Amino acid sequence: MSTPKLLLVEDDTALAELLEYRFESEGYDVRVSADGDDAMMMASEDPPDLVILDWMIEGTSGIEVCRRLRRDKVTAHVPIIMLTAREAEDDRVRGLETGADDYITKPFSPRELLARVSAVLRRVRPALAGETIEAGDLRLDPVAHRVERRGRQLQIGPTEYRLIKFFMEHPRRVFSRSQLLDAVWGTGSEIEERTVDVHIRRLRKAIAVENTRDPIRTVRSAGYALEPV
Amino acid sequence: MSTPKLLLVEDDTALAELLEYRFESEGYDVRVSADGDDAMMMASEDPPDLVILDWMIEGTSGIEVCRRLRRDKVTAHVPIIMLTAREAEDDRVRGLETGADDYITKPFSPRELLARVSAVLRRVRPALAGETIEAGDLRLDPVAHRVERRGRQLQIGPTEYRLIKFFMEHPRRVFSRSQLLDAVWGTGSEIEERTVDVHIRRLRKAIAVENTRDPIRTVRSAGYALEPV
DNA sequence: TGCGATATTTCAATTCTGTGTCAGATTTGT
DNA sequence: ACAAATCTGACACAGAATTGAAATATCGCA
Repeated sequence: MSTPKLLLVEDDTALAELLEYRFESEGYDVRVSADGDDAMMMASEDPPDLVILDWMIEGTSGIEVCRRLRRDKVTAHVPIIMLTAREAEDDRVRGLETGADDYITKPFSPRELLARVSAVLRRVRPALAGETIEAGDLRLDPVAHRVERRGRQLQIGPTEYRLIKFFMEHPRRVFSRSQLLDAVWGTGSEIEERTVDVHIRRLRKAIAVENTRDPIRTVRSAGYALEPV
Repeated sequence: MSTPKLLLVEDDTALAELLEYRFESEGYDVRVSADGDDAMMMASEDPPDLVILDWMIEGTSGIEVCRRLRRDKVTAHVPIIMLTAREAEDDRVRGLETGADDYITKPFSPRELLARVSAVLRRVRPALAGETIEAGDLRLDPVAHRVERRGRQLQIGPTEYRLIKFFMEHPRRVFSRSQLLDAVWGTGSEIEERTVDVHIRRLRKAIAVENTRDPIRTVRSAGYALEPV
């Protein structure tokens, strides 16, 4: 859970293998796909934390893959770094507009791509990059697996930990019970939606510290959100 | 609060002016600083929403500015895009490692920088990238499910939320009760038209803030419309 | 003024959330 | 491996908030 999952979409086998090797030795979990349709399937079955997407691949074009990833609910928010040819400014701009998060122009050094990947992850999912996340007076250390509030350690169970982590990664945003089930329990979990309430309650109880207001906002008929103080 | 504030740190006057002009015409609020110390002062006095930082400026180096911005609590989380020379891969990697969020290599087109800025803002502060709906002094954040007026949070129920959202998506236009029932309650709802009046009343009450006039216009024998102040 | 239309108040029904509890599953410590 | 401790998911009921309708008061205009 701590090793970020990458999906590399690249049809140049040599490059793909080089990158795969490099990233795996840096502690990433890498899957490779050589064409767009295949990539879409892999992505929606088991959403990666980040996609590295060659703009020029056989079959479905990069821009199309990008668009489809964005459209699929499961992968809509997975960051995408695209690989483009050096001079194709139009492609780059179009890519960013289509929803890519970043690009790098070929040729590039693996080291530079690594830096970019970790920069994007740090931005989007700080916890995956091993950084502590802060939200209001809450602080979460993903490496130590601990959460504190106003300096005090919180006593918190596994599910509640995943829940607060998810909330802290997306503060202010409202999530429906079903979105929370997908994000925290895993897609396709057959769990009662009302059970989310119970865990919200447990979480609230766990993060209650004297004289602090409850940072979890109930949005009636919509879900819950973390409202950092 | 709706126009993103940029701080541009660039000592090439010609380039700075070009960018300033371009960004201002895109609705950004731009301040320019030609050296690092000055930039630090401006940034900590009035934190911008994003910093564009030339890596090669006189005096304090870009990397140092970046580091200091990250260290100052006020600016620690302001995203930074750096401008680097084309071939300075080391700088780029170092920059990303130091905490820059992104870079762009010179020469670049203003259009490309614009795309990057808006991509970063969208990621970091969705509200700033125009993902909120505004109408007069009302602002609605669909992601957070909140509505505010003159900065004050409104306490609003589910139906009233859907109602005001619909109005804000179609300002000034008059809707009959039956159109509102279709749009807000869903087509085929078997609800009395008179009930719309009641919800309008509740909405009016919910968005009433001291010294503000009622933005919902009653159009006799036709329906209601939102008349942004 | 009188009529049609809208505003406001009130209330019961309904929907949704909060919470205590329980049995089974899982983890922990020995 | 065993027992204790913890964690999970489900359920049920109480309580809170929301909703729609009906009744009554006001308003706007010919």
